[in-house]
Amino acid sequence: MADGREHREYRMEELAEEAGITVRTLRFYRERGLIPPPRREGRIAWYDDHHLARLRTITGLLERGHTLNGIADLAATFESGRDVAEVLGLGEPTEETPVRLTPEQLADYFEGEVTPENLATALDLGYLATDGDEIVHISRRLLEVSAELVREGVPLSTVLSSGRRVREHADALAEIFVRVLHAHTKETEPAQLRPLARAVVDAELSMALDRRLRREDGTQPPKSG
DNA sequence: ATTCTTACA
DNA sequence: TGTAAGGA
Repeated sequence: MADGREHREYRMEELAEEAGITVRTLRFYRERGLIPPPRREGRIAWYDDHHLARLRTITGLLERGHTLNGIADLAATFESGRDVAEVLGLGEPTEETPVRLTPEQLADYFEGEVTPENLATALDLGYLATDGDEIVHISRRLLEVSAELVREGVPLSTVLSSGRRVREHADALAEIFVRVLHAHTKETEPAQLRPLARAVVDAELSMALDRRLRREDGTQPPKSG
């Protein structure tokens, strides 16, 4: 089986062989914080499938031209964002469907733009969370849209900072709807809340875009950014 | 003896 | 990144 991941543990030499690297390189990666510490049983270091997946990720990123230091920053970023998965992860009654990705797949979505800085921002925003060695994007729609924007030439850093601004306004809008409906109903979350709010915002945003485009149409040529 | 680390090349 | 030497 090509992708059958068995639940076993590896000694240093086994792991290195599976990952296609030398034991020395394995230790090197560990010294740089690129992989988590192994489970220690006396003097024996036991590695598991997570470590193996991580090593394959590192190899893949290196082949894509990433530097070891860059990968180290990336790894550190994800370690610190680990608990974000529980805070912002699932369990919330959202309509957004999360997407599980390997780091390689994420890199493919945002070709050449997956920098440690952007990752840190995405984690901070809660767009991304980590689950083991996989990445979870909280919203397939936001993932697709942001990837499309990047393909159109918008820097990912700009997409993310714009996302942060949109998030702030969206929070403000949500507060309005919750306040209004809560003041006139007993329920904590009436069934009409989401469709109502979405309809209003969709309509208002559509008209706001019309106004904005008309304004720019008269005096200035359309510009990107 | 085996497994891993330290230190040096 | 390889390897020799040494701790546990």
